[in-house]
Amino acid sequence: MSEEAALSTFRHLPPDKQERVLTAALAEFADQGYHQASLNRMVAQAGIAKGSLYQYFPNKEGMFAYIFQFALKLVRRTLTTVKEETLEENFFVRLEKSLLAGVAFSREHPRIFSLYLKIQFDKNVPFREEFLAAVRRHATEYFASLVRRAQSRGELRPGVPRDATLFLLDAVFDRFLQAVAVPALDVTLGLHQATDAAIHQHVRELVGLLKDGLMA
Amino acid sequence: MSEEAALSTFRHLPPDKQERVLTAALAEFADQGYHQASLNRMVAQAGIAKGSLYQYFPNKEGMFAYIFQFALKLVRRTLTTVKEETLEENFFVRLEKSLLAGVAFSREHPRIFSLYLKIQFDKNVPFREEFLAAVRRHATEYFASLVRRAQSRGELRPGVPRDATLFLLDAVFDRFLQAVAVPALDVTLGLHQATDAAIHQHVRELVGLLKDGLMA
DNA sequence: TTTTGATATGACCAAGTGGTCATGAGTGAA
DNA sequence: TTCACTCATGACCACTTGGTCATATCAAAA
Repeated sequence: MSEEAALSTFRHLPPDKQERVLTAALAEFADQGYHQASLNRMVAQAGIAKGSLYQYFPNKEGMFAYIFQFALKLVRRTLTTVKEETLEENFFVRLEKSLLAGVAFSREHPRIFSLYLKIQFDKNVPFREEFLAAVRRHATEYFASLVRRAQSRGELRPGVPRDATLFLLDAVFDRFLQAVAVPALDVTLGLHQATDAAIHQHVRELVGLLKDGLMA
Repeated sequence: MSEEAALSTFRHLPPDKQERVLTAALAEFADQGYHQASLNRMVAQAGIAKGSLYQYFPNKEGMFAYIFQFALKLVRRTLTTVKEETLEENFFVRLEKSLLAGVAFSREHPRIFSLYLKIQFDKNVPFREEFLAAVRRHATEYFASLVRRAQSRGELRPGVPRDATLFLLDAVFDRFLQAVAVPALDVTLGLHQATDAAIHQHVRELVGLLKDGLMA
């Protein structure tokens, strides 16, 4: 069966069945990573026969690609929303709100976030380059637009190196979300079990450090 | 065969054979991650029979544990060396040198670094918690000792929040090394193919930002 | 030369993998 | 009732995995 025909079959399924399959697949990929993900477990979880999976998707890769497109759409939408909603605010306030939005996203869609993390260091995942490039491009472009606007408003110290700034923001942002999601990486802040208030406080402190530096 | 007896057999092997086995195992684990690593490929690469592997190690986990201890020793030694060699320098100079030492390490031992990265987000790797905790504890303790000394010398702005500072340093450090090792994460700086001079420049800029902040 | 103990070997095993396919069920049109 | 078409099913396939074990090799001791 051709790839398009298969996907079309899937999309004509009753919505609840589509959701069962999608949920099971995302869970399996997110928990196990691409290669360890087992189609047998997936179909058991979704309550369908193995053969049915191949009525909906051309193969494991195709299934993965479908999920990954789905995830990318969500990420894009979230970034756009935050960017627009904070457009008129001060740069450092925007940073705080962006971080909090990131935390909210990773809590609302933990599977998607976990999948993203798993892909980062596994060279053998299909579409990995595409996927990572897309996510990083969106993130970088997001920060770049914040920085441009901040500079045009004089909210940044003149002469800060642009690329280093983008790198710094990206690094802090990414690592913060990782610490929220992965206890083992969360040695210093205890973010994993933190209340919202504690997280707000950490975000404020962190952005404060970025703003004023360690030696002012 | 008991675990100790097996390891003792391995250690009595001719050094070149030990090295062949160790190299092949590290390469396989680093390239493929724990689960995808194939013992069949390992023995083929090392030029030994599969049964021999089980004369040296109790099983796959045991082999992994051995390699991981070996790697941890290297990391510990490197951190200690850098700490001692820069003891008398200014805090921000120490940061620069630490970053450069990290880059040097990941270039000298790319397999070890790659293994570390792979473990970070794969929940199912044996000893993962131990391993990550050990590495993160060493790194955090390293930065903490730098910060303490800096504060006692008045090199830090009074009142900087301690935990947020440690987090910030850890985040930047880690991400910088990741960008050097993984092209897909290296959107902004182009570190992957960079000359030593370019890397030095980036390190200076980054530490400069940490020092003076984005808005001074 | 024989014996002994450590080490080497690869055919073999059960279990699990992604993927296939012949068969059957269900449904609306003719 | 028959036909045509879509979708469902699970036994089955070739292949790989981590791990085992009976057997062979070999050196040193006796």
